[in-house]
Formats: sequence, C-alpha cells, structure tokens
Amino acid sequence: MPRKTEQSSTDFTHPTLDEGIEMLEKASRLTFRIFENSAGFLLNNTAGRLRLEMLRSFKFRGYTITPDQWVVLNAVAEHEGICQRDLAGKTLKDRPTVTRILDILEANRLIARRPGTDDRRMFKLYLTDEGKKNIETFNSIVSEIDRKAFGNLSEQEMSRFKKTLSKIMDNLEARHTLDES
Amino acid sequence: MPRKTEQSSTDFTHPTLDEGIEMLEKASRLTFRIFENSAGFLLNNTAGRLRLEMLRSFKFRGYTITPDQWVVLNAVAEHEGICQRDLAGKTLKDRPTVTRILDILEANRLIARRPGTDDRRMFKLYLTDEGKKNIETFNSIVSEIDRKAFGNLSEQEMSRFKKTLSKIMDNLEARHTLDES
DNA sequence: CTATAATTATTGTTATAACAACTAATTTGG
DNA sequence: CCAAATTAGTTGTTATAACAATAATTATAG
Repeated sequence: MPRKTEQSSTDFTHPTLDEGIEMLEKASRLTFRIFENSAGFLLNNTAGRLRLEMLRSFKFRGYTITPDQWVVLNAVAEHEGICQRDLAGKTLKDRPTVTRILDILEANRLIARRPGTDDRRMFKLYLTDEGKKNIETFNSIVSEIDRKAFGNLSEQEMSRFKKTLSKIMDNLEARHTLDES
Repeated sequence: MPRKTEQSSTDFTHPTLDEGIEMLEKASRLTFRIFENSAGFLLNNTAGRLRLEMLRSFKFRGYTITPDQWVVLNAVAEHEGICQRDLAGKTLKDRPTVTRILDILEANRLIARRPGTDDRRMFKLYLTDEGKKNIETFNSIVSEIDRKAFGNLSEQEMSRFKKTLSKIMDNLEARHTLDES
C-alpha cells in the first residue's frame, strides 16, 4: 500500500484564503446519488463555508479570533455580567465548549471573568477595554461577509430562508428563538 | 474566582439524546441584538443541530458512525475505486480530514484501501462486505432524520430553500454542484 | 441543621476542520 | 535522462463539539 507520508514541493493540502477553492473545484466531477439532492448535505456545507469565510477574513485582517469566539464575545458584549451557563444557552453551545472558548478570549485579554458576588460557583463575564475596542472591528468584518454571502438575496428570499431554517430547528426540537424570559 | 473543577451529583453539562434540549431551553432568555436577526447564526446552528441529530440517532441505534464518516462512506459506496483526493472534492472536505476519517472507517472494517495499480502514490477505496451490509441501515436512519427535519416542508419550500443555499454557496465562491467532468 | 441532591464550572476523550509541513512517487523541463 | 516541480497522502497543531465525569458550591429534605 501507499506509504505513510512523505513529501514533495507543492502540496496544497489546505487551500489558503483565495486558493482554497481550487481543491473544491478539482475533484467534484462524478455524480452523487444520495448527496446530489440532499438538503442536509447542502445545508451543512453552506454553513461550513460561511464559517470558513469568517475565519479567513479575520486571519486576513490580522486577527486571531475565530467565528465561535466571535459569537461568544458578542454574547458577552450584549449581556455583560452574564454567567457561563446562560452564555451557553444564548450561543447554543454546551458548557465545556463555552469554558474553553472563554479561556481563549480571556488569555487574549478580550473578556474577563469576575467572581459572582452571591454565588461563588459562578463567574460574571465582562468585556475588557481591549475587547470593547476590537469588537466593532470584528463586527464590521462580519458585516462584510454577510453582505457577500447574502447581499444578492431579496428581502423576501431572506425572510423565507430564515423562516425555513427556523422551521427545521423546530422540527429538531431545538430552541433557536433568542429571547424569552 | 471560581475554582477549577470539582463536582456534585448531577451535572448535566451535556444533554444526552433527548434531554439535550434542556440546556438550550434554559438560558435563552435575554435578547440578542447582533444575533437575533443573523441568518448566519441561524444557518450555522441549524446545520449543527442536524448533525447532532444524526450523531445521536446513530449512537441510539448502537452504531458508532458519525455524520462525517457517513458522508465519506456513502461517497465511497457511490464511487468505488475512487482515490482520496477525489473523495475530498466530492465530500467538500480537505485531504487531511479525509485521511483521518478513512483511517477510522478502515479500522472499523467498513472500507478498504487498495494500492492504485498505475500510480503507487494513490489508494483506491472500496467498501468491505461489512460496509455494504451496514450502509443501507445507516441510510435508512438518515432518511428518517431527513423526514423529521424536512418532512413538513412543501416541495416548493424545499426547492426554494435549496436554491437559496446554492446561491449562498456561489456567493462564497465554493463549489457545491456535485458533478462535472 | 446536616446528609443528600442539585448546580456551576472544569477537565478528559474522541472526532472534525483548517492549515502547515513533510514523504514518497510521478511528471516536466532542459 | 535527470533535476526540479508537482502530486497523493500523511502527520502535527490548534479550535470546536459532544459527551462523561468530577470538584466546589449551594439548595433541599428530613
């Protein structure tokens, strides 16, 4: 059988930013039976591409933040003093995931954990000054991506699209409406 | 600050199968500004929920296969003798990812790598008998999930939904049409 | 009030994803 | 034909996700 790893000169195992597309262009040439009409496959890949676009844009602008870190950072920004459990609910991430994302954001001085006054099990979460300084930039980068991804969709198409996504979420019995009390 | 890990009796850090929803239900009570109207956030979470539904269904039925392994397995099934590079293109995964997923599928005896006759760098990929035996079961599980997720969408709604997803993919310059030559 | 249960957060494990770097093998260019 | 470039696949690193299990703390039951 083939070997275990060696090398050559130009392996483009991972597309970078703009070249990233090459690989995708290359091999997609046969015909799927199961996949070609699979909404799930298309849904998953579209979401993945959007995430990748965000990741690359951040990196391209010189920021190390990731899409998930961006989500958590924004959730903290919009609810300063929130605890990790509630943050998990808001971001639809589980608590270990939130813990680790916060570890990174804290190490990068974008957020701070402060002890909960009443309940010593909890942290209250806040943006640092650096977090506040950077979040606007991050959000403008994301806005650009949103324009690129969704800019040519009509209001109606966007509305229908989001409605369908919500319906699918409901079908899967997951909460997605981001407010309540 | 809070400590570094200890315990109690009932931590439900991760929702299991059916209870999984609880956490989501719990904390989503404030109001997002950035997220509440974000198609990207909704898109990403919906795709994630669908993946989770698959993962749990497989596990619930006693199978260890994951959604991504399922995708790769099906791609092999539909293109026996395909090489890893082309498989990466078909599944829209990068080559290291495909390598590692195949490692797992091979260890679980669902697929086999055979040396490429002409080019000794390449493997040709095939289902094993066990792979063939199980794939129908896997696919029927996925069909059930598709019915659950999309079953109450009309033909027109599904068609519009997929069209919009394709448009977004195009906007992001990624290939998603799974055939060509 | 104290033993038990419940809750918040953390850590460990495995899988996926992106990307860099690298090996073996093949192709190209001269 | 041989050196250089290319290609197929692998490995390493970091981040996210799911889930199990646990520590510290708080709430509840009796």
